[in-house]
Amino acid sequence: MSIVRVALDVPVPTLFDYHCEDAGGAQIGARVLVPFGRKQAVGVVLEVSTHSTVDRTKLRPVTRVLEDIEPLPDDLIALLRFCSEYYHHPIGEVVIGALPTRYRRAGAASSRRRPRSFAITPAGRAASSSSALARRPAQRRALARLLQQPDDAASVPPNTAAEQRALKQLVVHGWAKETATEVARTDTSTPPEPAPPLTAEQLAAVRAFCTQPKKFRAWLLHGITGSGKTEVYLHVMAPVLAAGGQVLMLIPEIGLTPQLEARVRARFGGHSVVTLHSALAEGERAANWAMAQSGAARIVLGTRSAIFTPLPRLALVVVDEEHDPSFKQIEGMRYSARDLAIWRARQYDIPVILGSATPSLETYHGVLKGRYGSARLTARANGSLLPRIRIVSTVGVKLMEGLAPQVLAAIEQRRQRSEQALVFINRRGYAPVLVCPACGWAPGCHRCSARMVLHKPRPALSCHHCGHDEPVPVACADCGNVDLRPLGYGTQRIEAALNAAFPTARVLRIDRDTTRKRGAWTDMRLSIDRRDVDLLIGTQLLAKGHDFPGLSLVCVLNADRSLYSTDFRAAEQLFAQLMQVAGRAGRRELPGEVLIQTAFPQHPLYRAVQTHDYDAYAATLLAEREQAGFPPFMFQAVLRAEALRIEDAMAFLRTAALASASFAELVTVFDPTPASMQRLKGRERAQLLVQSASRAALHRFLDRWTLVLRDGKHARVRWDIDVDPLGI
DNA sequence: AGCACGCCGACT
DNA sequence: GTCGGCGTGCTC
Repeated sequence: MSIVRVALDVPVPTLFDYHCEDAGGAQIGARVLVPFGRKQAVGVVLEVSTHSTVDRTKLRPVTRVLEDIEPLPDDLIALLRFCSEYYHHPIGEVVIGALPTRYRRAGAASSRRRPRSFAITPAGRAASSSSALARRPAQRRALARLLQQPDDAASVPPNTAAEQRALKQLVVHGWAKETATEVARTDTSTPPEPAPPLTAEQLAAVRAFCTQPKKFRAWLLHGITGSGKTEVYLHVMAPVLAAGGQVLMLIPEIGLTPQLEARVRARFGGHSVVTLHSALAEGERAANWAMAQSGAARIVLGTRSAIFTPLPRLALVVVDEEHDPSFKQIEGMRYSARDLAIWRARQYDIPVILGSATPSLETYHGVLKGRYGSARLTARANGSLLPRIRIVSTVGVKLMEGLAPQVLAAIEQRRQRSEQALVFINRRGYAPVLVCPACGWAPGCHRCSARMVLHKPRPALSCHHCGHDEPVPVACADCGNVDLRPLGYGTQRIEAALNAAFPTARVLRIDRDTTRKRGAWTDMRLSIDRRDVDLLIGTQLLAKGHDFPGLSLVCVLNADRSLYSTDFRAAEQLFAQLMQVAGRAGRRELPGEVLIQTAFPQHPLYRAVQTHDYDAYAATLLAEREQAGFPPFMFQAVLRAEALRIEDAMAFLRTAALASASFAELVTVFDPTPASMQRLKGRERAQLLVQSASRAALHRFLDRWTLVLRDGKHARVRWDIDVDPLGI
């Protein structure tokens, strides 16, 4: 009798055994439907065996093998097993969590998708010149693409699920015909956009990365903002694609996908490019994922979770903006997509390129130690200069609604020259606090240890941590004073101030509140490009990777609060953010200028930003980290606990620390502390740091510890382990 | 996680 | 005398 061991979406560290007559169908990686408790659950077969240690009478049969997708490939399963061990997360949750949501359920009748290609028919050629598709833009575009092919027999694979839909409609009308895709074929039919000439530095980087395309090597592409890192990626991708390989490109945020996607498509039009991120509709995400798995998609462009895409012919991994904290998942399985990208590259024995203007200290340290290779881009690709950075002191200066006269003057100057300016303030809403001037009371969130943020124009208080909204109180809850005042500045308040100061300026605010609607951000980018906007106000959404040709001034407000943070990574992250946002200015012929408004003009971090000297500042930070015994010189894990009462969470952590004493070898177990955001969504949180100079010792410790912790009974406490934590 | 089983307080 | 609280244990 054939036994299969199945991963199921339950928080236990085990697989579940079933017997299975259809041994041929239930191979490793197959998705199956199985009885579990009193219902049916979707699982993935991870092992096939002839024996089971589970009591015979308990074994139940697999209900059926779900054949709408191919079994997960062995290498993906190996990655998921590694994740489960390394991040100490239950295997079932890891495996099921890696599937697109569509495939976590037993789909009713989702038909098996095969890679398809489409070619034009004579009727389609005739229809293309008529107005038949005037009101079907998607189909019109799809038809236009077929028309571009060199001959009528040439077929193209759809680039997107949407295009596939349009092409199928064309088939229904008889204007196109469907053919089987030959996956390995290189389609040169869409004339690719010519690659621009490279600078000497870019060329050197490309050469270095291409020397051994079939060997593992992690490379840092360390290039200043505007130095053309993307162009380097594209040049390294070209031969990989030509040889039939797939490329996985990870980017920090979906806000960046549309532009990058357009650029990649323009260059590699003949190859199918798919995106994978949370903004996609469930069906499209599943379809794109399936195209990656079948090999039909040659380039996968995605955010963090795309690291779990099955890619049978993966030949190159790129992690753009590798320093970005959003590559680290901060709930559930707390993985680092950047670290896993390196693991995956090693697994496939292929190169991985980590790109950044401000590499994480972990990566930079890896280069200094010789573990990673590196290539530098020290000049901007188009010859423009890095912006001049000026520190604007607010000491003894009278501010107008939070803005220094020097900042206002600089904006006015751009107004006169019809250049664009950007005001960067990493705080949305009108004011971060509403306060009673008489007694100091300020409304806080009932579920979180955070102040409520005042929003306008429809006045409301909003908690930025749990999303809770409530009306603005008419009077102080403590003393009854009706004169409550907004304190501090957010994007909305700065927007109002700039509208008042520059009544004729066209001001655009860009933050999560204004870009929530689908397509809003795309429209905004277009209007910025058209120069319909003079003044931009934005949060970090605006800091990353964008290219605004008309922008010559960036003003940074309110950066100070990260200067004296308790998080040892705050300086690294602020430095990176300032370098990134500064990099938005003067990327073309206009010389750029950056003003950083601060109450601490002498702070070494600002001095370092001013000189654009990443290496010097990184060296200082690394020396501090080594001195203080922090990463990358130490390896860390955090045991996080949450409960309705902080005492329960703390008691659990104290017990956990005590229980670990007997086997804590080469590791330091620190005292439990309440989390920096102690109360979140109505739950109290605390944590305990464990550190070791040896990664192996740390993991030996965590292995034993999780066994002990899972064994104990901890009523009312939820806990998990965060390996390589970012915020402690 | 979801669900059942099981043992102690307030209710028709 | 029952309804239901959530503590405990199990799911192949």
